[in-house]
Amino acid sequence: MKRKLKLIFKRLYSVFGPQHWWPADTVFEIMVGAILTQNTNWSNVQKAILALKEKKLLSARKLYQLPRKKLAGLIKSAGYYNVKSLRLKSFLKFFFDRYAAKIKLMDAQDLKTLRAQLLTVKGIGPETADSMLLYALNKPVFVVDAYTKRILARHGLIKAEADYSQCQDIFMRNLKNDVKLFGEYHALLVKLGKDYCRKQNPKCEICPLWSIKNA
DNA sequence: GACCAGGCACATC
DNA sequence: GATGTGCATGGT
Repeated sequence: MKRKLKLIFKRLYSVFGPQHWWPADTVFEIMVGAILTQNTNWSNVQKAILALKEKKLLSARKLYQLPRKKLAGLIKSAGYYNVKSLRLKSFLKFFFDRYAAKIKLMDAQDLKTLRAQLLTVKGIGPETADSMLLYALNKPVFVVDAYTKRILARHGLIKAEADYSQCQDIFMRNLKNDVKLFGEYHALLVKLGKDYCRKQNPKCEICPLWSIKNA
């Protein structure tokens, strides 16, 4: 298992190189992006983020004050704009309240507690929480998404019905808990997924991992 | 035109 | 506890 996980990473990294995740200017932008990208193509998310930037609204305070309906209109391109505007609002309340109370933004806390707190926010599930922890707050947690599951399952590393934490454990128990490694690994899996492991028309036989499938 | 995308909450059985 | 459904735009 350990060997195979390392082999996969090595192969992906040598083929695709560093992915430079998460593309954003600020920690806050990463967190907003994590919510906007739920079940959504990143290019659609970028348009929404750009719209917020153009209006100079991409800050906790500005978004906190912005009426939900206006926010919904601005993030339309990211899809699910009604639910996502609600989710952003619930996250902003969490974020802004803490910030306002001068509790040093979720730092210095035990990682498990922090994750549990994020999960109490409506609209933040395991993947969104872990994306925030890893890419915005530099905590060593592995992010699992639909591609990760699909790829692990195809390589026989998990059962098809494995849940989020089972997938996550595979990585966290077998790799060094390193922020840079986890960030790059997840990004590479997404890259591989997009290019070779779509639901329809997967390109297994020309996938960079094809040759190590049974290694 | 169908299918999918860097999920999540909620209803129903 | 498992399984199904709504949410919605834009690219392939």
